[in-house]
Amino acid sequence: MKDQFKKHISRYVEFNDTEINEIFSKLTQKTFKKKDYLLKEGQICKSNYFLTSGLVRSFYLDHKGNEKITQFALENWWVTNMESYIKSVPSYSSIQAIEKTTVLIIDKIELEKLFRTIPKLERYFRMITENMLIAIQRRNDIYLQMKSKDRYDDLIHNFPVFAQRVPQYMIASYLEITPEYLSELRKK
Amino acid sequence: MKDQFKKHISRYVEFNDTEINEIFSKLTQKTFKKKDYLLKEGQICKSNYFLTSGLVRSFYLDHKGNEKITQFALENWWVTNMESYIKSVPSYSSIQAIEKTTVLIIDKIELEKLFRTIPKLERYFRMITENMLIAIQRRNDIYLQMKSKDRYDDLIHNFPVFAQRVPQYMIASYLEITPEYLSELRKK
DNA sequence: CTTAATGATTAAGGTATCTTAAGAAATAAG
DNA sequence: CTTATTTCTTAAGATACCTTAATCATTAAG
Repeated sequence: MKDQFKKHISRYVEFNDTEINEIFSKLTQKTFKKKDYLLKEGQICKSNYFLTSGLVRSFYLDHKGNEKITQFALENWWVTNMESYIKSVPSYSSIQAIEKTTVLIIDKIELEKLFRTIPKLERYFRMITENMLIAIQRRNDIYLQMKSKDRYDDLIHNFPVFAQRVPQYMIASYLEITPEYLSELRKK
Repeated sequence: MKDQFKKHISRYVEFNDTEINEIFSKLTQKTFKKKDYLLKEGQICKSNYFLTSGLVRSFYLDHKGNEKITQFALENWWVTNMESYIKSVPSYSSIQAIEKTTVLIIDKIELEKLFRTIPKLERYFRMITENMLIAIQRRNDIYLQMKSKDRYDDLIHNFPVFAQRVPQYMIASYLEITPEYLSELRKK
C-alpha cells in the first residue's frame, strides 16, 4: 500500500524516506463497499482520496433528477470534488464506489500543513492538478465536437477497462447520451 | 502595470517587494494587435500570458476546418495552452487577440527557476490552476447537460462583457452551436 | 462616397438524439 | 432452482439542432 503510493508519487517528484513517512503518517486508509458513498451531495468535501484499488464515479442530479456522471476514477488516481474541497462549499456532486474500493485519505488541513514543511509536495500537487486540467480540457474540447458514436469509440479505445468494469448505462451517462441511444449506436 | 500584477497576485499569496521585484524582472511586456496570434497551432507553448488589458480567444480547427472556440480570456486572466506548455508538445489550438491586447509574458524555464527560489510562487500557481480546473469543470458539467438556450442565457448573465466585446458568431462557436441557430434562439 | 469585407438574420429540409413504453437478458437474492 | 432486481435492447413518434443558401446590416478600406 505504502509502496504503491510511493511509486506513484515518485513519478513526479523524488522524496526521501523521511519525507514519505511523514506524508504517509497523515494518511488514513478506508475501504468502501460497492454503492457506498465517499462523498454525498451537499457535504463539504474536506479530503482528497487516492485510490489504491477499485473504481468510483462522480455524479450529480440534473434538474429532472437524472444522474449525470462526470468522472470515473481508478487505481492510482486522486479523486475529490475540487470546487467543494478548495472553496469549502457544499458539493453539488457525489462520489460513489462502483466496486469495492480502497482509498488513502488525506485531510485538507493536514495536507496544507505538509505543504509548509515539505514544499516539494506542493509541486507534486501542482503537477497532478495540471494533469487533471489537461485531461478535463481534452474531454471538453474534443468530446464536445464529436458525434456520440465517436465519443464512445474513443472511450473504449482509450479506456477499455471501463467497458469491462462499468455498466453500459453509466457509460451512456458519462457520454451524455441515453442508454437507449447508446444501445442503438453499438449495433453499428 | 506592475501594480496591477501585484494586486492580482496578492489576492492569493502575500509577497514582499523584493520578491515581487524578482518575479517582475522575469516578465516581458508585449502588445498584440487585433487578430495577432499569441500562439499558433503547431507551436510549442513555452510561456504563460497574463493579460493586463484586452481580450483573447483560444480555438482549434475541427476535422471540417471550422474554428472551435474553447476559451476566452480577459484582463487579469492567465492564458496558455496547458497541454502544450506542460508537456512541451505542439499545441492543437491557437490563441488570438480579439482586441488590442497587452500581456506580461513569463517563460516556462524562468518560472520554474522562480519556483525554487520563491516556493510561495508555486503555491500561487497551484491555486490559479485549481481555480481554472474548477471553472472548466463547471463548464463541462453544467454546460453539457444544458440546452443551448440555457447555456446562452447563463453566459450573458455571468459574463455580460462577452456579449458586448465578442462577435455573436464567436459566442456561438464557444457555445458549440451554429451562428444561425443562436440567431434563432435570440428571437425567443 | 463607394465598394469590399465582415457579421447577423431568415427559411426549408435533413439528421442526431431524446422520450416513452415495453419486453429481453443477465445478475443477484431467497 | 425460482423469483426479484438490475441492466440492455427495440421501436415509434417528437424535438433540438444542423446544413445550405440567400438576404440584410454593419463596419472597414479604397
